[in-house]
Amino acid sequence: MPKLGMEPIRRAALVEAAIAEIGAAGTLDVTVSRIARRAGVSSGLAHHYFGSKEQIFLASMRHIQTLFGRRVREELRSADTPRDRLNAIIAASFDPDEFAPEIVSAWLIFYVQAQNSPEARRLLHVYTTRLHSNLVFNLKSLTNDANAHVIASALGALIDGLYIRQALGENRLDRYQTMGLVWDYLDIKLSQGGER
Amino acid sequence: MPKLGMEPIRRAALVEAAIAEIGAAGTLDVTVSRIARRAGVSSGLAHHYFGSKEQIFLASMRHIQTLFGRRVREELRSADTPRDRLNAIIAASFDPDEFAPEIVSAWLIFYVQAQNSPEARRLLHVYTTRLHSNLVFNLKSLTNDANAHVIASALGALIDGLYIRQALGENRLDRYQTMGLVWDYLDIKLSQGGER
Amino acid sequence: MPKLGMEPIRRAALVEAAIAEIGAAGTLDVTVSRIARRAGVSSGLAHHYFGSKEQIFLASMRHIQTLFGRRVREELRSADTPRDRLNAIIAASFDPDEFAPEIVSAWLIFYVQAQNSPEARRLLHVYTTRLHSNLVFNLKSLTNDANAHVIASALGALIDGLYIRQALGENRLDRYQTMGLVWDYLDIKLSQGGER
Amino acid sequence: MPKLGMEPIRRAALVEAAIAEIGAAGTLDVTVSRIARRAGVSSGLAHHYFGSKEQIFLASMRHIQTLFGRRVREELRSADTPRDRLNAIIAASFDPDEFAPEIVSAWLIFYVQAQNSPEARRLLHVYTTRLHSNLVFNLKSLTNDANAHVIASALGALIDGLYIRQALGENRLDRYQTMGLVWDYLDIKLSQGGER
DNA sequence: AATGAATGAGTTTTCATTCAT
DNA sequence: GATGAATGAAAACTCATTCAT
Repeated sequence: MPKLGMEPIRRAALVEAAIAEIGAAGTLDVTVSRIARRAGVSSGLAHHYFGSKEQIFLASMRHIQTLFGRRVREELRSADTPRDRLNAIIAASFDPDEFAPEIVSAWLIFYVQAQNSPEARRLLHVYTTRLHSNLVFNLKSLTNDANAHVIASALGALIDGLYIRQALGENRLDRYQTMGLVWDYLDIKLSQGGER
Repeated sequence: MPKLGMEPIRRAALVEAAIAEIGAAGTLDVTVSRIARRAGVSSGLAHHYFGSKEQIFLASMRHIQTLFGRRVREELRSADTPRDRLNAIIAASFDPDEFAPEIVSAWLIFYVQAQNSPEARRLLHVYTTRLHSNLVFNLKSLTNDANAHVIASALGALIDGLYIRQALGENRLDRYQTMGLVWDYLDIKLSQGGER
Repeated sequence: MPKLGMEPIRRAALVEAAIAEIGAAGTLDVTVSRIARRAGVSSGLAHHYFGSKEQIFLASMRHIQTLFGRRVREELRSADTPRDRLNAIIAASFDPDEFAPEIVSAWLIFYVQAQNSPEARRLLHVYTTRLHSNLVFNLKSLTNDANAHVIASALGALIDGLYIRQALGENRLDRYQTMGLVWDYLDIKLSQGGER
Repeated sequence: MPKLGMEPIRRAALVEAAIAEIGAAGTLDVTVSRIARRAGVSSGLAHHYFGSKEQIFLASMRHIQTLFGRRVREELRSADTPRDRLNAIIAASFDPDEFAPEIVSAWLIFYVQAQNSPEARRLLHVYTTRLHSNLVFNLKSLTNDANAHVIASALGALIDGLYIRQALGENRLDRYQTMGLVWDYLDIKLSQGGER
């Protein structure tokens, strides 16, 4: 059965299987064998391509980041004004797809991993930095630079906080009310002045 | 030399040891033996008292919640007006002690556990509910009821989001700026009207 | 079945089992499980007591060294003059027990291990140093110091070389002829002068 | 781009790579993949040519013997008298090249393998026999036959013993002192009589 | 009450070997 | 001739849990 050029196919299959297994378990405590079986390959092959369990997880995290980045770009495509773009970025974070159990699990585990794994931390840093830049870039058309940074920081934290609560069923608001909360905060801070 | 009445002492020692080990590891992946050794007892005794590893962890989580509740009550003791009390509740979440590595680990793991363990979820729910009630109770003196709930929801999410970012070094602001952000949000929302 | 004070008993049983298994295989390629089974315990216990396979081997080597040291001391007990003692030391190295297959295997593997394992090298060094000191001490009554060291070096190498050839069936001489060869060398070098 | 007549080239490359890897590891515990990679071919090809890992090792051992035989012949080329030839044979064993790590490893592993592998034993036997014959042949011009055999046996063992000690850093003498020791032994035994 | 001896299932990881291409 | 994809068995090591003492 061995064919040429299988590596990228196998890697992708293993990453997807890892995300699915982690999501199903809600934990990093899944065996490489299970992941490999779900991907339809032997555990040996998983190690052959990734070297270790940790690397499979990091690849999975990278994949999830990539999916999120793609989602943001898609939302941005139909946004024309800076304000529209800010709303689009916010909407991407609350897209129903982002609340699929395996994505939620991945994000929560991500946070735990970020404490120790430098690579996970780096990935987390990429995520927060990108979100921040995206927000700041658009805010700068609407308010002064210092203000833009503070607002972006607050928005980032608010989004993360609401996401986690929503994901764990601890949010009293529905999806639209939740996004409304963020938009409302944005409205207020922008109307407060700090003109360019 | 087993003595009578040792049970509560042993249990407390084991819980504290578990929290310390989890904090040191940044994971739930700590062995019962290590916990027991740190508590100065045998692993057999740990099982004798708790029955299983899982139970040790749940007891640890309960303990951490208790500590947090105590901290909130302490902060509240020196607050007289509703607004002071709101500030006190916020301050409790950003107390430097809350950022001790083992506390940070505990919270992050909490979120992961809450996905599957009903007991962990219940504890998390107790935390969010208590925080919400605390906030709502004091907000109700300052704005109408519906408003109070929305503001409390936003505050809760904002606090959690800022906490995680701060804990993982992804917060661009220092402790005072961070609390300032929350107070500022509170000021705005309260000044917006919705009088009682 | 667990009893107190089993540790030394288990350790000894595991060391003996390791020597037997290594001897039977003629290689270090024996599994911990096999060793443990022969010792009548679980593989987990072997790791519990020794930490790693390597440590089991090192303990085995130490044991073999100890046995050899004991043999030398026994031979020495019935020797009165320096020359008798030199003969006794030589005889110990060619004792039939030293040619048991598992002892031969252990020594040969020892040499291989000594290339990389600092601990094995140290053990080997202890063996050569002790043999050298033993020889030098007795030679010093019969010749001058510098001579004693050179003769001891030659004797050590000759003993080792003859041992290996004998052990591998590449020695054309029988046991007594072999020892005679060494004694003869000693006779010549001592008769050559270099008086004290 | 497979070319014709590559087989001997590949085989030689694999044997040399195997010796290098074994030397680097100090063990037979090297993977076929590593050997193949060092030889610049795939692991599949290594199996294609040799059939199994064991066969690669045996070919490597044969190669090392060949190299040693060549070295002896080279040393002998510039020797004219029997005594010169004896010295040349001794010198070959203590040639600095013989102490290259991979050669030392090979010899030590050889001894271990000789216990079980008939092929390794045969090779070892060829080595000792050849050395013995070489020595005896030249000794016969200088002493009687029986004497020649005994001296050759002693010399062989002395050389091996000194080689191992030198290789493992357990020799107190430098290279010239070491060879001097052997020459000295030869001098004495030849001067003792046993004339032809 | 408390210990530590003991197990054995489970997990990661490695690797020789095979085989389609 | 040559590759690299793929397997699967095997091994070291870990650890929660049990239990005699």
